[in-house]
Amino acid sequence: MSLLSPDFYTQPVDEVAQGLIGVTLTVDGVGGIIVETEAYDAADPASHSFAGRTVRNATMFGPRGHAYVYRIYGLHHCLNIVCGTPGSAVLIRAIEPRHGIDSMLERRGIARPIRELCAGPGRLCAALGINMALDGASLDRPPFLLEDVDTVPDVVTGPRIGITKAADRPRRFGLRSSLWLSRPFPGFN
DNA sequence: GACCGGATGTACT
DNA sequence: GTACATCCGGTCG
Repeated sequence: MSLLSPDFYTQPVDEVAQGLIGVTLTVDGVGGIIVETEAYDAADPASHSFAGRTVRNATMFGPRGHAYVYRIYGLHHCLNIVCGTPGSAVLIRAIEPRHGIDSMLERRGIARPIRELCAGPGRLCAALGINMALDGASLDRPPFLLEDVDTVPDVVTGPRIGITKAADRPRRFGLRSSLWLSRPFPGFN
């Protein structure tokens, strides 16, 4: 299904998470290919939306295709794309750097493109300059740009990372054998 | 009004 | 592998 279709985000959140693998995401022209995602929804004990709508997670219950950005551990930011079912969203965990690499390196304070440049939700938000100012912004409009893929990527699945509740549910998706994952997929990479 | 703890990253041992 | 930085919404009192 094309990203340009309004129905893309109305699919089950796990399918959206899988479908976003291989898609190019940029912020003001800086970004790359999404290689790792995770799915969350309101029925999921690990999800911010599990306890219902609050001030913090209100964006998760807002329009689909918008960005849910939050601060984690007081230091970092994480980017999600809100899906059609209220309280569901896809966490973007890693991208393969392709565009504006100089800007990413400068924001990250590192000298050359290494595997860790955008590997992890906090790292990719830092590299792309994503912060709370973008919470609620539409992915269909600048500074965001999503570009569809024409090939079908080879997607692998595994348990999610960094959560304590429902940690065993296989709701993490990745591009098989990508060098740019935040962590390997056991049995695949 | 106090306290808790997290969808993390980095530095260091 | 472990320590620790640093924020704020949620929860309970």
